[in-house]
Amino acid sequence: MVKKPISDPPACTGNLLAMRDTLETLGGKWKLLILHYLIVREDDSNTFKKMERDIDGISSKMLSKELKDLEANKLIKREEQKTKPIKVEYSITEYGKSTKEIIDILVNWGKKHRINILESYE
Amino acid sequence: MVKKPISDPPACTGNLLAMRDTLETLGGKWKLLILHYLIVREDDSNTFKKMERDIDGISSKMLSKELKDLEANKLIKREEQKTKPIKVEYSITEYGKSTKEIIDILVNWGKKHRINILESYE
DNA sequence: CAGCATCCCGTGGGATACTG
DNA sequence: CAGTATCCCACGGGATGCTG
Repeated sequence: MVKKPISDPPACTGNLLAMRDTLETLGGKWKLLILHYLIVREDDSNTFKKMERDIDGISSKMLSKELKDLEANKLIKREEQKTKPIKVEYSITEYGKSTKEIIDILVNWGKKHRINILESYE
Repeated sequence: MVKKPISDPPACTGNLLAMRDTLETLGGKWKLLILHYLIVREDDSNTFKKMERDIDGISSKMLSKELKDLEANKLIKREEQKTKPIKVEYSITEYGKSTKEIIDILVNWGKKHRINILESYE
């Protein structure tokens, strides 16, 4: 069963509503990190365990929850292989790649910001 | 006294660190809303009370805190007029305007996302 | 391996009231 | 008007352990 990916309209419209949607969909501590991980490793086989190991500090509980949220929003794809033991692979969807421009802009802004702020303290 | 605008280096570097910086600086429930507000109203006189009234749902405590954080990061400017009663005006800085491209991208992504997700439920 | 169940805690953030 | 001070709670999220 897929959880509702977007909440009911809040008391705002237009641009604010849209921004709220984005923040709700991509916000939280791990979602963008996970997307970034899967975008960079698009051609790899990314299993749950591998991600848990690679993404520094994440717990299995949070990884599981965030993966579900991202899947509900069609940003990532989950593929289960009925082997024994079971193996699951996660990958970025074409749609999920649309978050790359967001990630890039956040990365670039962060780099500039660190320089700007730090040099003003010298 | 100005609070430290950027936290100590976490256990990550490069792109991840940069993204974390951005999220830390602009994250939270209200920062981007406030920046958006001040960017749109660049030529207005934006006082504390006015913002508290206009930004739907924000409390004076949060508004006060977020304004301080944004000022510490040089994204907004605070100007106090020693009148009676005291009057304070807030405005976006030139540097603060650099967040506009982030806001725009989040707004645009949110608009598309709502359409994409909602139509897949019809 | 992939993930859920439990327990638990810090803190983001709301409500209300008060001050210079 | 422009905030501060308190109180308080929900919930994000960590740690540990268990199951199919």
